[in-house]
Formats: sequence, structure tokens, C-alpha cells
Amino acid sequence: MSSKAPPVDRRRQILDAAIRVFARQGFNACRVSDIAREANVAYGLVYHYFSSKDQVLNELFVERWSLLLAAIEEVDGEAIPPREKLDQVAGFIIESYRHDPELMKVIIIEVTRAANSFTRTHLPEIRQAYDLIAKIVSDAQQSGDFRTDVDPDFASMWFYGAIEQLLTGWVFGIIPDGDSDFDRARAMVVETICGGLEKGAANGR
Amino acid sequence: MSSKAPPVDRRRQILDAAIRVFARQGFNACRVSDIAREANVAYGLVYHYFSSKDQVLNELFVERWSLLLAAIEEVDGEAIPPREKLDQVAGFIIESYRHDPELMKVIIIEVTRAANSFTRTHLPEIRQAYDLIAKIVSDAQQSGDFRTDVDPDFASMWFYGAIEQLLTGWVFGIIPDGDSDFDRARAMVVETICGGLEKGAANGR
Amino acid sequence: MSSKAPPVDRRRQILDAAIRVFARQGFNACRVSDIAREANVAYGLVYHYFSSKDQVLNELFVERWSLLLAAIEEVDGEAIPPREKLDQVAGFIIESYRHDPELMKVIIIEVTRAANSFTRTHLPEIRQAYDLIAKIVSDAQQSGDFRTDVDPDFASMWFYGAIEQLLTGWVFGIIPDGDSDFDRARAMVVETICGGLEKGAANGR
Amino acid sequence: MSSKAPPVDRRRQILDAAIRVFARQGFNACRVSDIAREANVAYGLVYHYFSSKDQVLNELFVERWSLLLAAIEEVDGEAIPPREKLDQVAGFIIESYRHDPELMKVIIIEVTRAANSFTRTHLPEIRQAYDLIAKIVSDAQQSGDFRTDVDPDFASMWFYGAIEQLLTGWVFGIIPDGDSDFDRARAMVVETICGGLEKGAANGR
DNA sequence: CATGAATGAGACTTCATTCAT
DNA sequence: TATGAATGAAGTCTCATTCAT
Repeated sequence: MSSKAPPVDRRRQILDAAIRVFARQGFNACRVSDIAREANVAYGLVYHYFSSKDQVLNELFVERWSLLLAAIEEVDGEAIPPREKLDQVAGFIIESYRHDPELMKVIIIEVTRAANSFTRTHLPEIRQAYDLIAKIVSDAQQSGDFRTDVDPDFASMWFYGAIEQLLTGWVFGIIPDGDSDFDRARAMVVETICGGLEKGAANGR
Repeated sequence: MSSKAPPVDRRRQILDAAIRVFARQGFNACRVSDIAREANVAYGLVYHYFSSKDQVLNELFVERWSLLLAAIEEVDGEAIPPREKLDQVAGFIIESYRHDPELMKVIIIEVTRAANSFTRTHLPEIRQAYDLIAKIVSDAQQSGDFRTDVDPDFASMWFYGAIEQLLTGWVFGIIPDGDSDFDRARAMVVETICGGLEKGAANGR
Repeated sequence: MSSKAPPVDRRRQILDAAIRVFARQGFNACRVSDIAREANVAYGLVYHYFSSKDQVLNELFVERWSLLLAAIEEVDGEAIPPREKLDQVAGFIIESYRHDPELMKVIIIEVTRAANSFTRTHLPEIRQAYDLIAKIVSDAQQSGDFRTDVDPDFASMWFYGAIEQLLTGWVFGIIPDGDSDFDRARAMVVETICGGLEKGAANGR
Repeated sequence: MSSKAPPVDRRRQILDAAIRVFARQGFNACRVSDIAREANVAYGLVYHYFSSKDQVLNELFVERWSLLLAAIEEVDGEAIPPREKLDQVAGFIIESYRHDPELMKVIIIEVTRAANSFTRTHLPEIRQAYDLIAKIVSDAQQSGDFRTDVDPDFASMWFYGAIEQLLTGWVFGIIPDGDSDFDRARAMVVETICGGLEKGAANGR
């Protein structure tokens, strides 16, 4: 009889607003009041749900990054060739960006590529991603698929770094981001890095 | 009677102090007074030589980045194989870091890897480096040394990105930075990226 | 079938919690939510029973202070020597502290010894206590028990002040508060102040 | 030739303004901007000279309290009867109030009589005053001037407390503060407390 | 009666920049 | 050139109080 208004998840509302505001103005440049206004919410409510402005970004990062880690782990568990695994990882990240570019922009620009307190706080989780990829490379070396004269840790850095570089390029608008560009870029990054890592790769001398 | 003290280049003194302070505390976290104190100079003198705190960092970046651009251009002019050229570029950047890690840390952390107003301001110069490297790749494709199915702009991003990733790793202390590590890393990055770009590279299918 | 829970006096529950919280954290330092939590009561319920945070303290003060005033008045009505009267007054206050140190701490620290809006609000009632004691002194002077060269108002201030000083010392833990200490202190304060007020007291000349 | 403006001690200027503002509005109720305005000084200058609002009050307290401690020590060193010593101590405090009532109001209301973080911070110095007075009493007991059945620590509390009570009375305007009142009060407090402490005092039984 | 989410004014502190000497 | 005191705008966070359910 009495109709109940659909329960509004204010917390989510604020997080989503924060994504937009962080993406638009940058974490440092924006004020907490900007987030509140974007969320159509009173100033103090942000502090009702989050202990600080920092905490809002932390929440966004952890929420998203854990998905990435889970995805890499799942991919690694599949019985597919290493190049396929890395292709899937690249695909997951690129699709994440395609699906929610603002959130990924925030994650990369404000946390993983930055060198601030957030970066330091989340270094363990960030390294975990590197380590998971390094394991894929390492396994591929053991199985004879990849050459063994490139340290897996370095290989991982370059693979993940190349993808991050891609996203950064899209974020800054210095490379085209049409629908086909995403797929082409994904193919190229796998081709290039795996090409350099696989056994048959031309050797420097 | 009156002995003249050797003329002190205050400007240089402040710039050098700024490098140390920026590297230690980060651009945002440090105060102008920190720079003045580190330079053993009065607070206001910083503003006598520089119009703003931003200007100090700009100065540092431009000064260093122009050297990098010049170096790449020079390398490109030499009559050596493309892999050799890229090896020289990697060498120049890595040696720059080896020689003055604090300055390179500041350049990378506060400008090229960041996504702030500095990054935007200097985007043209940053892209210029990408473009120069892309040209090396493009030429290598024309000459038949490199495969043609990878866009030179992307190849450039990955090559430069891989080196930047290396430096970041050293800055954050997540990869070893002994003397031999620099040379090994240089060899590996060239091997991997060029390996993936050269004609003989294993193809995904 | 439906058993009725014993009726809980929420108002009392909140007041008692407030005593503990005020005593522990201080009136200014504590938040209304601290009181609610201590009382195991919802945040908003505090405002259902009290119009403001201030009002809670007012309630506590008035409740207790009226007992003190009544006690002094009663003592004054008895047919006993003035020293006896003052001893009873001292006894009442000290026993109040012994019985409920937290409440007395709050009354003294946050109201009578403070100099805030509460103090000003309750100045009339506070002065009433002084006046009642002054009346005892005054009567003792009329009856010839006490010397007449000390103003009863001042005498009152010193007598009450000495006791308050005692409680403060206990609150701050700078004087011992064993069971015997309470009685000894009571004896001494009466001895000293009455000693100085009674006729036979040594004179400055 | 060039006339130099008289050097203004901004620090002092701010401290003096703070005295007036603290006395008028209370430490908690006043804002830093009130101090700045009262001192005719920019907001930020307060923070140029003091690390926080708290620090301003600390400074005022320490500055004044050290004078009190020095005065009591000096008095104690003189070869005069104990009653004389206590009279001098009372005199010093009362004259301090007569000379600068606002400062003394602040010291007493916001620090010594309060029960806040300041009180706790300065408890050692506050107790030092008690201890010095207790020593005077103790010596008087040893020399046979004062009765020995009152603990010197308690006697000290009552003596100092009585004076503080006086100042509080003046601050709140509940006792008259004409010129003659100061001297009369001083005589009475010494008369009463010493009267109660001296050998000849009437005994309770 | 009871709940706790929502509100928003207010205060402290920071620090880049200016300016008088 | 050189100094460092002076300025004041800006932003985070707190928390008493209100209110819809």
C-alpha cells in the first residue's frame, strides 16, 4: 500500500560521482565539495561514508584493481598457450578501459602511474599484477615457448607498461580511440612484446 | 684589500637545490621555502630568479629534455642499423639516470609520467621524443629491417615506455640498480622490443 | 504470551551514559554520538529526550546541584555549632564525590570550575551555595563563635573553594584518594578554615 | 638621512591582542581571525609566529607563570616569618591581577582552573607553584610557627586555591574590585588561612 | 518511540606569492 | 641583488542538529 521509494545507494552514488570528478579535474585539483555537488549530495555526507578524500580514491582503486588481479589469475589457470594468456590479459585491461574509461583513467593517472602516497600505499597490489604476469612469462620459459635470456620480471614490466602506455595515449588523446583501434592496438601490443619474447625472435647479433 | 668572492650562480644553486628537494619530497609536497633552505638562499630570492614554483620545474624539464631530443636526433643521423640506433637511445636515457638519478626521477615522476598541468604543458616536447623514435622505426620498416604490421607510433610508445618503466622501477626500488644491472637492462629492453619488431620475429599465427 | 520487557527509562539511560562520557572525554571533546553509543541508543534518540547537547549537561548539573543546596539548607536548620555545620557541608560534598566521582567530576570540571556559558548560565545557583555558606558564617559571627573581621562572603568562597580544590586534586590524581584520605581531608579542611575563622585564631599581629 | 620606522614587534603585538581576545571571548569561542583582526595583522601572520592557536596560549601561560614561580622562590629565600612570606605571595598574585586583569583572567580561566589539554600539559608547572608554597608551610611547621596536624600539601592547596577563588570572583564580577578591595581581600585571605594554620589556632575539640 | 542518514555552517591551517627595506 | 616578514585565498574535516521513515 505504502510505496517505498527505491533505496538509493548513496555510497555508490558518491563513488560514481567521484570517478567523474577525478577524471575531469584530477584528484588534487578537485575539492570535496565538487564531488558532493556532482553526486547531488550534501557536503558532509561524503564524510559520513568515507573518512577522507583519500579514502574515496583508495576505495575506487581497490575495488577495480582486485578485479584485474582476479582476471589475470583466472587467465593464468586456463590451459592455453602463453601468448594466448597475455592476449587475454591485454584484452581484459583494454576492455575495462573501453567499458569505463573514466574509472580507468583515474586508476592509472592518479595511482599506478603517479608517484604519490597512493602509489606507495598500493605498491604491493600493483606489484602483484606485475608478479602474476611475470609468472606467465616464467612458465612460458620453462615450457620452452619463450626465450630464456630475458628476465621475466622485466618482460612483465614491459608488457604491462606497454598496455598502460596505450591507455595513457588514449587518455591524453594522442592516439585514436575508435572501436577498431582498441582491437588493433591489442593485437599489436601482444604481437610486439610476445614476438620479442618468443623463441624464434631474431637475435641481436 | 677587498677580495672578490668567486661569482656564485645563484640561479644554478637554486635549480640544483630544487632537484634534490623535488626528488626527495615531490613537487607538490615540498614548499618553496624548502628549496630556499636547501639552496642556502633567502626565501624571496627564489622569486627573484623564477616567476613561480612551477617555473622552476619547467626550467629543469626543458633543460634536460632538450638534451634528450638532441641526442635522439643525432643518433638518428648516424649511418647505423636501426637496432643500433635504438640501443643508443636507450643507452642515452639510462646513462642519464645513472649519472643524475635525482634529476631524472623528477623529470619522469613529476612531468612525463604524471598527468598534471606540466604534462599537458610539455606534451608537444614529450610527443616530439615519441615522434623521433617513431621515425627511426618507420625508416627501419622502409628499409626492410622491421616488420610493417606494427604501427611506428605504437612501437615508439612501447620502446620509450619500456625504458621509462625501467627507470620507474629503479626509482621505486623494485628492481636492482647495481652497475651491471643498468647494462643488462639496456640489453634486454633493446633485445625484447627490437626482437618483436624485426622481420624474423615469430608471428602470432 | 507476549511478555512485557521491564520499562526502560531511556532518559535516565542517556543521562547516565553522558556522565561517563563527559567524565572520560570532557564535554567539548565528546560527540553526541559518543553518548548515544555509550547508552546503547540510537543517535537521534538523544535529541528526542534532550533539546541539545548542552541541555544534557544542564540536566545533570541542576539535578545534582539542587541536592547540594537542599543539603546545605537542611544542615543550616539544625541546632548545632557552626563548625559542626560546616563539617556536615564538607562531608556532604566529599561523600557525594566518594559515591559518584564521575558525576562530581563533570559538575566541577565542566560547570563550577569552568568559565564557559554553563558557568554563566548557572551562576545564580552556584552563588546560592556560596550564599548559604556565607549565611552560616554570618550567623556564627553574630552568635560570637566566629571572628568578625573576615567578610562572610569571602569566608564562604574560601571554604567552598578549599573543598572544590580537594575534589580537583582527586580528579587529577595529584593527591591520594584512599578511603581514609577522604575522612582525613575532610577533617583538615574544616580544621584549617574554621580554625582561621574562629574567635581564638591567632591574629596577624 | 633615511628615517627608519620604529621596529614593530609583531609577535608581541599578536600576543597582546590574543590576551584581549581570549579574555573577551574565551579561548574556545574565539577564532584565529579574531586575534588577527584585533592585532591589525593578516590572518597568516599569526601562523608565521606561532605554530597554532594553542601555541599562542601556551606562550602566554609560560611567560607569566614563570614570573610567578620566580617570585615565590624569591620570597621564600627572604628571612621573614612564614605569615609574611605567604602575604607576599598573595600580594604578588593579586597585584598581577590588578596590573593586568585580562592576562590573569586568561591564565586562570583557560589554564589553571580549566581541565583541558592545557591544564594537563602544564600540570608540572602548576604543581610546582603548589610545591613551593607547601615548602613554606612545611618550613613553618618545622620552625614551630605552624601547627603540624595539617598536611603542607593540603595547606598549600587551600592557600593558593583561596587566592584563585578571589581572582575568579573578581573575574566574574561577583565580588567588588575597587582599589581598597584588593588590599582588604589580601589581608583577609592571609588572616584566614594563616590563622587556621598557626599554632595558636582554636582547635576543633 | 526509535533510527541513523543527511545537512551544511564553521574553524583551523597551509603556503604560494608579494613587497618594503 | 638579497632578505624574510606579511598577505589572504583556499580547502579539508568536524559535528551539532534535523528529518524522513
